[in-house]
Amino acid sequence: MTSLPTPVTLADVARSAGVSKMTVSNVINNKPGMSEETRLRVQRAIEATGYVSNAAARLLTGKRANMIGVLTPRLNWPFVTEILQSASTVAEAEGLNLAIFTTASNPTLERERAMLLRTLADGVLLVIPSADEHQVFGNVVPVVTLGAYGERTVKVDNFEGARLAVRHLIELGHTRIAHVHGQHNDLRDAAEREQGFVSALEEAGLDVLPGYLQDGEFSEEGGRRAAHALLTLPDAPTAIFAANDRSAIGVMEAAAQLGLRVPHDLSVVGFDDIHAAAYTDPPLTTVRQPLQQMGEKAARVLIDLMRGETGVEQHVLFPASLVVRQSTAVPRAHQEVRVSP
Amino acid sequence: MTSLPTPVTLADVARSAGVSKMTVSNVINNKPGMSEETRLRVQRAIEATGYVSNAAARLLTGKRANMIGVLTPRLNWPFVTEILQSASTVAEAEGLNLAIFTTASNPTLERERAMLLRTLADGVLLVIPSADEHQVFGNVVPVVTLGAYGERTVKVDNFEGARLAVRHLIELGHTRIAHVHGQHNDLRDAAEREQGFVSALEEAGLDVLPGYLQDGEFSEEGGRRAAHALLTLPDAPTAIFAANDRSAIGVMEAAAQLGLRVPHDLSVVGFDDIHAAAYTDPPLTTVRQPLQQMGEKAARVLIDLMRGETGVEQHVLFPASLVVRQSTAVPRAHQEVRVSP
DNA sequence: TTGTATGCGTTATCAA
DNA sequence: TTGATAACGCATACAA
Repeated sequence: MTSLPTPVTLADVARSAGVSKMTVSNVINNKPGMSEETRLRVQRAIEATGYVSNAAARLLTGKRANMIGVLTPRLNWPFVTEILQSASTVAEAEGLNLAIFTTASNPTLERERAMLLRTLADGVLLVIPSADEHQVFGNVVPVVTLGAYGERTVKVDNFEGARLAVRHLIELGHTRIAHVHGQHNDLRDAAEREQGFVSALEEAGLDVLPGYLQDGEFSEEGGRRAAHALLTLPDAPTAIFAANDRSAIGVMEAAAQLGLRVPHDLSVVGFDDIHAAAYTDPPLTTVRQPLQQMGEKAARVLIDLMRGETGVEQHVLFPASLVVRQSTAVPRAHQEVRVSP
Repeated sequence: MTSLPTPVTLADVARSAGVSKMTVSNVINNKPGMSEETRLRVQRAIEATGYVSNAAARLLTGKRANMIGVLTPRLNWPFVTEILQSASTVAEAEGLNLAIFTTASNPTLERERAMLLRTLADGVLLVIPSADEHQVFGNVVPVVTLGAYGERTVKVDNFEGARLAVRHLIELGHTRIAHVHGQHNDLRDAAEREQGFVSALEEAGLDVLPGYLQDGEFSEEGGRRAAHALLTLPDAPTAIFAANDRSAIGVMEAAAQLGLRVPHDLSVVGFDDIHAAAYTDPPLTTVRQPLQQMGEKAARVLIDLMRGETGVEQHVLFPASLVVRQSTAVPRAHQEVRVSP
């Protein structure tokens, strides 16, 4: 084991400089009122000893940690990383540390880490938390949620976003439209997108056909499975709206495996507009969430809260927008009708 | 501002339960030797008061924080997130918290955050650190680096990986092969891949033609610029090896803009095998880094170090492998020769 | 089985 | 302009 050398403390520096601990502390915190001479002597002693302040001790005296804590289920979801990257840029600009912890959507871990942040962080950002995760913080620490639950939330308009996607398909002439939804358990996003799907169909006088709702679990693998089930139906859909881009990619893979061409034989729409969506084959038509703006906004709201500002927005809803690429087209039947009227 | 209610401390719980602080502490830490009755009474008091232990205070007494600190330049690089996701899975399984901080490759931030981790973390994982970042930790805290610098490193064999890519192009018949490299400043990876490129050419008796080394900055935008410069050369290359997948994607975009078809008019090879590489058009031939394994291994080595195990590996080098997809083919001249021999 | 005294490294307070 | 003392919340060591 690398031997841990005795950490240098304030007392060590004080002894080395021949002053008291308080003088050293005051030099470090740029307190006014001391002779240039001692200030210099202390500074030299700090350098010489290689002193580093102990965060725990400072925290204990009630000093702020300048830290925003983040709880997120995972790290390798583009949704998460895009948002956190921009949030971290804002935090850095404000001189705040952003500390990110993963919870794996595991209630025990969530609780444990939340407890830690309660004492370590000055503010907390929750990314797609489970239903009650935010309650842990009571009002000990200001909290902003990127997702559905909580008193302060920043999210995209899932309902209207889904309607945008489905209306696009309807306008192209599709009537047999299926939905690959996300997990329902405690992710309200999945439910809201599904509701938007149903609403758009109803508005156009269309029905949700039997078996036309399949769980894609927000993943490629889930999307593949769901699409396989849909496309082998006796009355298969001509268009699929997937609840996110990852499951949409799975849908496209399944279609290819079954020998269907996108968009000729099947139109596919995703949700999120992750980076990869522009590079799929064909490029994916999708509903865009302004992830970067959402991350920035969440950080800004939280920082305002931390600074004790009043009248901070409670629920920020970002509009979704449709990005039409090449995975959607007029349904096949229509194409044939046009060729031979 | 949300009013901060007085935090509940051990003393509060003790008073509420009519016992001393130590009894409460002992109950919390599952110390043996106390009547079931008091244990129960204390537990009820804990629940009633909503007590949560203060991490800073515990840290100060020399207790471990059970925390692995991570310093990474950014979050939205696939390289980073894939590695950290698997590292965090390992950490969770071992009951350790993984706290991630971004440095934006900014020396000041790096230093500041490193100082924080020195007292907060039991071990540190550095992701592609700058040359001297690891020195901050001295041997106060065990450190493992994912990248080039440091006493304990986990990385991919950049040199052989690059040779793999270039040999593949040579075997296809290319002779005019260019390299879009990464930033050289303090990222040794970029230099190693470039050296591999040169080495493979030399081995085959080929030259690095004038202007055939362009900086792609490891980004799409940089890749686009570099490719534009290369492809408008009087003696343009028939194949480009890019130092990572993101710049390779930029190369393909530039090629498309110039009306060149990949791989018919230009072969492209990347490095990393990020998720998106499988979904580009055409799917990208690339050198694969086993990111998941690397993240796991780094976490494992660090945890061994933290536990004081002896004989822990110092430098782990993972072999790279070539993933041949559809962005590489026989060069055009060869194709024509074959058609009319 | 339970309680008391002490110390961790820092900062606030107040006295010198 | 500087320094002594107490306090933050917890855990270790030891006493009762």
